[in-house]
Amino acid sequence: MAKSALVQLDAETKVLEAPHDHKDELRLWLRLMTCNNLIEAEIRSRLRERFATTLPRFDLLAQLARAPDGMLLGELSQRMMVSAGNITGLVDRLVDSGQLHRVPLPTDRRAQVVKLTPAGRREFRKMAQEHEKWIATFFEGLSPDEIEVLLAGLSKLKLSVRAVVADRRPLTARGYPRPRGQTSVVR
Amino acid sequence: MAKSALVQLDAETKVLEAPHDHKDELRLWLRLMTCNNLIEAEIRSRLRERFATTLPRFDLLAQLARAPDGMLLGELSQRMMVSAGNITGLVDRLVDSGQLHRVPLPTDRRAQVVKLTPAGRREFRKMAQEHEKWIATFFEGLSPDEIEVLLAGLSKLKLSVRAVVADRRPLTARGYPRPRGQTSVVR
DNA sequence: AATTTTTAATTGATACATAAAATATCTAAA
DNA sequence: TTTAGATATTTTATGTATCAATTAAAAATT
Repeated sequence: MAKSALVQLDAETKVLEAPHDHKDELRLWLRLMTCNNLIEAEIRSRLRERFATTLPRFDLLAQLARAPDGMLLGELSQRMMVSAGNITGLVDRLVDSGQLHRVPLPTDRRAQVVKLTPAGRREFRKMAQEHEKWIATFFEGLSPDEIEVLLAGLSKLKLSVRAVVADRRPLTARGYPRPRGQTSVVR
Repeated sequence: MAKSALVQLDAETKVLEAPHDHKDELRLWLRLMTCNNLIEAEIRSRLRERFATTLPRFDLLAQLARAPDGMLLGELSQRMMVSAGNITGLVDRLVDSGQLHRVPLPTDRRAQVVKLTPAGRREFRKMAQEHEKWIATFFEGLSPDEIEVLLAGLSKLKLSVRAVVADRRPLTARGYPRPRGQTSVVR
């Protein structure tokens, strides 16, 4: 057997049978997770120390801050990528602490809209301002170019993951793929 | 005033007084988080469906799989970046389900080592093999080059974040910066 | 040797997260 | 108009997470 043929065969074998060991992908996933966890842990810690609040509470307020007319619990569930049952409890606690209030919908007695109270809006604005500065410092070791590159790469990754997930879990007629429990992976 | 001068002034003003609004950093953080959450949610879902287990359990087994002589609960806590109290419960459940066993340390009666049982090791090997394939598919939309670029960028980000965090929370004499509760941010 | 400090792990209270089941309501078709 | 199904939320059960407090043992001081 000629060498070129052998090489050819090897190349094909490689692609077909041992497509590579996926070690880089695994490393990339671990690194992504580490970065995420590092930043998230620090944000949680600062939210706690500075504002005596938590990340899920902050995230929920952030969603509502962009929705002057309020949001349905179901919308919150989708946007935040958490289950509906979780939202119920979170909203309960935020109502207790005076940052939110529930508004019944006259058109649909199953549903209800949640809105920020004036206090809630005021408090969120303060937190968001500091939060944005924190984020900036976390990235201060990267140049604007490097940030661009990461943005682009993660954008592509997002599409890649979504394609794989959607493939396994096809959309329903109305566009919500959830198997149960209402959690959507939209963002 | 000539137009060119005006443009020039604007550019300088931008650089000098409004160093930038940090919006790109914020977008990058959101995107990073989204990618992380998408992948993580899918892994959780598959671990549940295929192996009736959870991500924290899988992670703990993964740590132990690399430590043939077992690990202290405290080490697990640091490596996994979770609190000591959390590890206690997680280990309890894994012992109940027969994947782990606790081994008292003759040299230190406060501490104990946890090890995989043969069954635990066997089960983990199976899961890890599939897990690695899942990860590979999530990244299949990226070329090897793009993966390299992301790997490098996230590496730099990790350093950047660590620098900021360490700065705010300087190491103690013995090397553990934790304020309380034992959680370390080592990885 | 007695005391203090540090360390390792556990416990208890609370918050968040899921999936699954229950409840209530709305919509559309028989 | 009843009824079948879809939808919105809540409830329930369980697992995972934190922090703060506690126990027990070890190490360091005095």
